[in-house]
Amino acid sequence: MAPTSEILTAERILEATEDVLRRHGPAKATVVDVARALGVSHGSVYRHFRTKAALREAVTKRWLDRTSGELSGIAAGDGAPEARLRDWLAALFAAKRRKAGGDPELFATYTVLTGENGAAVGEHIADLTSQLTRIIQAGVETGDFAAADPQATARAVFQATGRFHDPSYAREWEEPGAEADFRAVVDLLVRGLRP
Amino acid sequence: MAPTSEILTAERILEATEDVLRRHGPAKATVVDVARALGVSHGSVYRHFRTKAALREAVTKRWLDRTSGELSGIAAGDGAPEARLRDWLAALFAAKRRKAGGDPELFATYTVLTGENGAAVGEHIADLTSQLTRIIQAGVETGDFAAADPQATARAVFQATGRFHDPSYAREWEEPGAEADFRAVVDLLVRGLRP
DNA sequence: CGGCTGACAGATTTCAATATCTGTCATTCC
DNA sequence: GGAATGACAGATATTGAAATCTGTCAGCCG
Repeated sequence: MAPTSEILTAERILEATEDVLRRHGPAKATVVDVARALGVSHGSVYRHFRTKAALREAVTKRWLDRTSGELSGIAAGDGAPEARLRDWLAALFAAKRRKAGGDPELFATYTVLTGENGAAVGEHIADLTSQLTRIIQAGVETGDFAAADPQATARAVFQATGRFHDPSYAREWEEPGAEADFRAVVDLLVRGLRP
Repeated sequence: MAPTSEILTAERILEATEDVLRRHGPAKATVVDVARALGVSHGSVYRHFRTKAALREAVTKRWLDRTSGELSGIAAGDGAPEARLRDWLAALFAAKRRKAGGDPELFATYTVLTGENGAAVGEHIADLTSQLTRIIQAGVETGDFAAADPQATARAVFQATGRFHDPSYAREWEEPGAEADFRAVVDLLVRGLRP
């Protein structure tokens, strides 16, 4: 951890913070740790982020945005709306499951962070439902879907599939029936969307 | 708290335990407290329940069974299946919301208890989905519903409505849009069930 | 007897002292 | 002159000793 002589940027602080969170977990990751990892005094960190909470929120936003990004490609695709909807939901489930199963501790860390940041999570959910709205809207236009209010319907689809993307259910994503349960719910919803 | 001279039964212990939980909350409710409330020594409580965990599990089961009981009447009803399904889901949501909103502390207490008792909760969920299965089965027989595997479909309906009965979402049940969200999800599911 | 008691060992919780952290800001350094 | 520092006050977390609780059991009492 020799003092890196590069200029101290918000970006570098965020990266160091992710590292510290990975190593120490959310409860024990301090601003002092972050500063130490960067070879600067903790006062310097406060020059870029007003509070520890703001720093953690920025890290949370970054992480959530990465997930949104992975999915936006599918939402913007041009296949049949029904297939696109299924793909999008499956990709969301798969991404969450991969993160939760791949590095459970890091996932737990981010679960704590999202719990702290209602606002950032709210924006993320708004982003995802807006992607869903676009898919459903497209389906309505092609006549594949019937939905009086595509936005409300997107919300309903998102909420109905909560068990397959809400982190509080992560424990159950690796259980035997999870995949079948997911398909059953998606099938039911897709049938409900048809005219 | 004068020593009641009645015979000490499991039933009386359960009632006293509920009282103590109501008063002290789940973290501070001790077996000694329960014994004191009954005017007996804590050794006597251990005669009826092997461990503190077993005592708490029994209390949890009791509470969950009360909820199941409230709903079984609707499931066993004889109205049109679609209406029965809507009524049942609405009653489940209403019951949970009433409990969560009416006495938030007690609800939090029971939320902790259910968190401790995966097994009891599993049975409760199995009971509820079996009620749902009966409704859907009835709908299949009258031709109101199409479902290749009513049990799997019941599971899907239960899981898709999780946000409106899972205690971890209790915070959101009092928000403005909750009722509309509920209706949107139920509408989508009911449409999905139709032949 | 058969349910109940109360003393006990080990586990868990509480509490207060101690150490660390957060956030500020006058000062330093390039 | 503008970024970085480090000392500081108040808030928060850690620690270890004392208190309480859990679960057992030999003996009491009706």
